[in-house]
Amino acid sequence: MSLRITEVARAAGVNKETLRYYERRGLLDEPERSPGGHRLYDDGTVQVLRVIKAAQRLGFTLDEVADLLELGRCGRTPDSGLQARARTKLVEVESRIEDLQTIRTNLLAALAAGCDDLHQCATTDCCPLPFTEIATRRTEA
Amino acid sequence: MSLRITEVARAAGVNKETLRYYERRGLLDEPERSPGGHRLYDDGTVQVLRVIKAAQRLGFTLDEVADLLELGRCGRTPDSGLQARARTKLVEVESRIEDLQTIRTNLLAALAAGCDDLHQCATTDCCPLPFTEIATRRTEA
DNA sequence: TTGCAACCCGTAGGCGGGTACGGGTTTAGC
DNA sequence: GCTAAACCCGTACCCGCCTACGGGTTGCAA
Repeated sequence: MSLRITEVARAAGVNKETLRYYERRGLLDEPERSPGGHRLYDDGTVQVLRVIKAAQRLGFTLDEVADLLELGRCGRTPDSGLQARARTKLVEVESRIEDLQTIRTNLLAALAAGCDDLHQCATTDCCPLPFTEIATRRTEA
Repeated sequence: MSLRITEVARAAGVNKETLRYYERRGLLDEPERSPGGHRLYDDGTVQVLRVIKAAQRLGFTLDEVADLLELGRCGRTPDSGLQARARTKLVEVESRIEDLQTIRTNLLAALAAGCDDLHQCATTDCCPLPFTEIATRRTEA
């Protein structure tokens, strides 16, 4: 029972180009081919795609997901590293949350103070936005 | 009293290429030039750069910042739109925070359950990760 | 057997925000 | 006047994640 690329893509809710792309990136094994060269997937592929998407939603990059899949595939040691990676990722995510919460606080302050012109806010002292501190931290928001 | 590009860049804590880049993007006015064509900035530029960086830290994109600066520059109406834009941005930021908090919750669940293999988690029912739901939401994390 | 959808592949483009390169000029200090 | 540092400009590259294009093949059903 083999599925064609469009069927798998539709079943997993992604673009078919994405499948080709994941294959290039090493996230999907190279599938069987028809005599004419068309890709023939088994239906486990849909599940793999779901796992990839789930891992992405957990904040992992495609490279990290590729790594994770690789580990699950061959390693099979009692600790595949997912736990450790999840812990690391958790720290990253929490730091991003904090970052955004700072932003949120500042936006709220700007709203509360009725700031209406960035120039003015930056040059007068009455504005609650901490311009200098804000400017010196990295952005990455 | 005119400053050269490297001085301004250093004073504002950015790369000098960034100044040229912001000029191209319309965030900085074209500065005076020396007879030989070198850029000569007045020291207000440093402040403008700080404002830009601050606005970025508030979550605005460079296009939005350009817009905001434009408004402050010419408009001069009582309401430049910063308030409204800040409100919109606040909503965006809060939604991103929620998103990240969902991710965080799921990571914590994965840690608590001791998940160690994405494949297994996805195919058995014991894993607390909501794979199907996760997969269907947009990623953008 | 014909005809059209589906597929192939390599490559290019697009987002956002820069950074880097490199050959050629200008400036500043001695 | 000379030299070294700073500057010019255009262009290409980087990250991450796709999406699109386009010319050429294959698959399948009528």
